[in-house]
Amino acid sequence: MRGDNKTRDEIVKAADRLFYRQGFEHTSFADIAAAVGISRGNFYHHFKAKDQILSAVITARVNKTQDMLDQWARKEKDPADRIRCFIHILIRNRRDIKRFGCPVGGLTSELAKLNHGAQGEANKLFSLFRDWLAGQFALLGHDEEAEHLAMHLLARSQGVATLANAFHDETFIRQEVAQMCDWLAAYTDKELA
Amino acid sequence: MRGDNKTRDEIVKAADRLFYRQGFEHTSFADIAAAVGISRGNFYHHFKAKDQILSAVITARVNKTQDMLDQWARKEKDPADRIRCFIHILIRNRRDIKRFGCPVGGLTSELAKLNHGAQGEANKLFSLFRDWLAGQFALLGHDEEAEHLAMHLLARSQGVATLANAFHDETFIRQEVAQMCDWLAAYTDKELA
DNA sequence: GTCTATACCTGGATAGAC
DNA sequence: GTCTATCCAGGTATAGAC
Repeated sequence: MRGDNKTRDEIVKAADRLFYRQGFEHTSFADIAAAVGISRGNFYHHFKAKDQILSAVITARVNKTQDMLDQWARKEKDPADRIRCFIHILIRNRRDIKRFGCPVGGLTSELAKLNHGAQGEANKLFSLFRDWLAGQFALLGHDEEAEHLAMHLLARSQGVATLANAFHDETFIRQEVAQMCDWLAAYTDKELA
Repeated sequence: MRGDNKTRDEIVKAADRLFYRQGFEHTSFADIAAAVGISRGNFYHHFKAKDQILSAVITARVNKTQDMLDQWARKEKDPADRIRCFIHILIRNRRDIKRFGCPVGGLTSELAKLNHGAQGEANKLFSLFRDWLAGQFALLGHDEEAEHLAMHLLARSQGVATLANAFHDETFIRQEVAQMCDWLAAYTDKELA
């Protein structure tokens, strides 16, 4: 039904990037049009309204996130190593985080303030991480507290991203990642560097 | 030189509230005017531009925050108790945090995305907390790591606020506050419930 | 499927009466 | 010091030619 449309995909890709860097509301059709290299009027052949672009962006992010989580699960057999994959996104994306914060937290916070209808959709991104992390903690034998451990780790990552962004500080990210790994080790049987 | 102006103060107060709840960009003069009960044109007798209202709001928040920190220092003699005062703002403001997130993190994140000139001003709010907390940790005998401990605690609070807002979850705040107090106890000599 | 032109609205800002 | 009237820029959305 769709997916056969190159321009549409490019619009979503450019919007994704701009929504992350500038925020949803602050990004205009003119901005996206300039990034893609099309005219403003052309949008409405692909999307009925700006909100539908947002929906498409969220869907794309959800799919991409799910793929990433699946990949981590395939690559690492030890749930603790999988969780470490999560923790290390902070390192991998440190440059962007320093400049633009966390894409998940940033979007959900903005949509909450706009009281936007897509809040629920955007929250799926957080839920994906939470549920996946909770699954890994459960595999480690922490069924009872798995969900809270997942939320705890998610919150720590969010906080690190927010402060790294505010203070434009990359070293803080590294320090906190190390501490999160230490914390994780306390819930793990095997020793880790 | 100022302060003798009642309408001006009411504008700042209303703007403060609305910027927190709706965000800076999403709040229009019409919104503030409606809240205060004045006409739009009247703004420009008190402020030259919207950015100046933002400046005034930030200044007001900085002053209010400084007063709060001073008060904590006067009320509690044990630095650990002072730090606990900080941790417990999450509890005290849990309703607002659940609905609107953290006013400090929210504003700095938004201004970063807007690439707004007041970013530096807004960051003073974070710096105030960081420096004050670092001072307390230093008093506890952790001179070396005082600043990082302060950043760590600040980050945890931010993360809790972000997730509580995203998931509209108050209980999570309570759980995390308890854990932060436990964590703090590890850096304290006296035992605490 | 993409363009240009344009309608329509909102929001920030100004001028000038009272 | 507060108001009304108005201007102008920018943003979303539509119409219709190509």
